[in-house]
Amino acid sequence: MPRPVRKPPMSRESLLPLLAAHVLAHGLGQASLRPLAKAAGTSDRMLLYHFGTKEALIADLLAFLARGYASALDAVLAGDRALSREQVMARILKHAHESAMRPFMQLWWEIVAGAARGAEGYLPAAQAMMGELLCWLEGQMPTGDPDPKGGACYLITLIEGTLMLDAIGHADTARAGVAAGLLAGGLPPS
Amino acid sequence: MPRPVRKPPMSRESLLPLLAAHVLAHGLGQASLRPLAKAAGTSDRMLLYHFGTKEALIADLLAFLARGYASALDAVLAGDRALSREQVMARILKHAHESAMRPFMQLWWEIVAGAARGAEGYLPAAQAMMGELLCWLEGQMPTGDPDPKGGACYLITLIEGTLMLDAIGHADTARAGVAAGLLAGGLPPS
DNA sequence: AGCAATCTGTAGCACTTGCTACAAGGCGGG
DNA sequence: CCCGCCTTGTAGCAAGTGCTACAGATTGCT
Repeated sequence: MPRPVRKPPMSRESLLPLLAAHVLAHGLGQASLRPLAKAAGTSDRMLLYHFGTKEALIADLLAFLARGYASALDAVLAGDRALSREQVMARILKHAHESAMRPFMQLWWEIVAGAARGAEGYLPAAQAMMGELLCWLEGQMPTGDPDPKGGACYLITLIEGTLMLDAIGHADTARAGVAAGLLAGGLPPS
Repeated sequence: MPRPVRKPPMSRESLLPLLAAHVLAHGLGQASLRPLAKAAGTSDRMLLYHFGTKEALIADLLAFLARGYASALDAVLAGDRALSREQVMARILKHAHESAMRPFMQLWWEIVAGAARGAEGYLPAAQAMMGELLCWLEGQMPTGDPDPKGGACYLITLIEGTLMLDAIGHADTARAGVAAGLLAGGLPPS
């Protein structure tokens, strides 16, 4: 006899990936309990049961996304070291522009906006993701770089500025800016 | 006799400043018709009468804010020219960090997030504001700068990266990055 | 077996959302 | 005067919001 419907024990951990997928697809601002529940195959009742509050759910979800971002960073960007700061930067930007990253980028700006407004859980998530990226960047700086830490900070500033300009349709401005900055000598001899 | 309550002819133009004030104070995402109407001293019914749709209202409001940003930029930042790129950058950042600018900064990231998601009216507003800033920056580049346009693009990228890192509590990262970038020679001899 | 603690579904509440139907006021022109 | 137009208020709708009360179901322990 066909067992009716398998019922894995539904926990926070099993719910979070499905919730994350829905949020990546539809945005954080429009996320309300019932659509989220449907995306996860449950009811709003259950979400409240497991997370207590929508606010807590969002906070948990953001933490989960931050954790996921770390591993995604490792997976996608793993590989050989770049030879110069420009190459490190080019790799990051290429990765960020991939179509698979678009939902995440859209989500990212929502997280930034939430952090700026002080919404619960947004700031820690944003800090975690940025810390992760910064750490990875520092490890990726060219061998022999005189100031890898400072260089990573410099690159991350340029990168985030570029991504923001991209997001609002000023991609050419960003490109011109990066070109001008690097040409003027913003990097040590590699 | 005390004239009861003066009734100026309430138009889009008279409404927009009040709506903008409310949005600056309470955020764009939580803005719904009835609170907006109360802030403007009317009813939701009237807002819809004058703007047609909430979506149109938001679009008009964003355009209004973009226009207002241009004049605010002129007013606050008018004055003598800076002598170096660092000084231009320092002036902008000092201005952006003033407490009076905080509501606007919080709004700004909401606009960026909306533009990234493709929400109606967000992208043009963001582009307008950024274009304004870019234009002002270009005019402010030091006399004798070999590439004022490129320099402005470079600075705006650094500035926006810095502002984002500030917004998520990575202000020190941004400072270190800018210092490392400028020290490494990211600017021509002034 | 019986009991208790842990899960889960059904209904519903009070509230807010954007928007609309309807009617009344003010106004100028004929 | 009356007619029509522009403006405004009242009331309401259908949908959606977060959340809760209550009642089953399931599970593990003794």
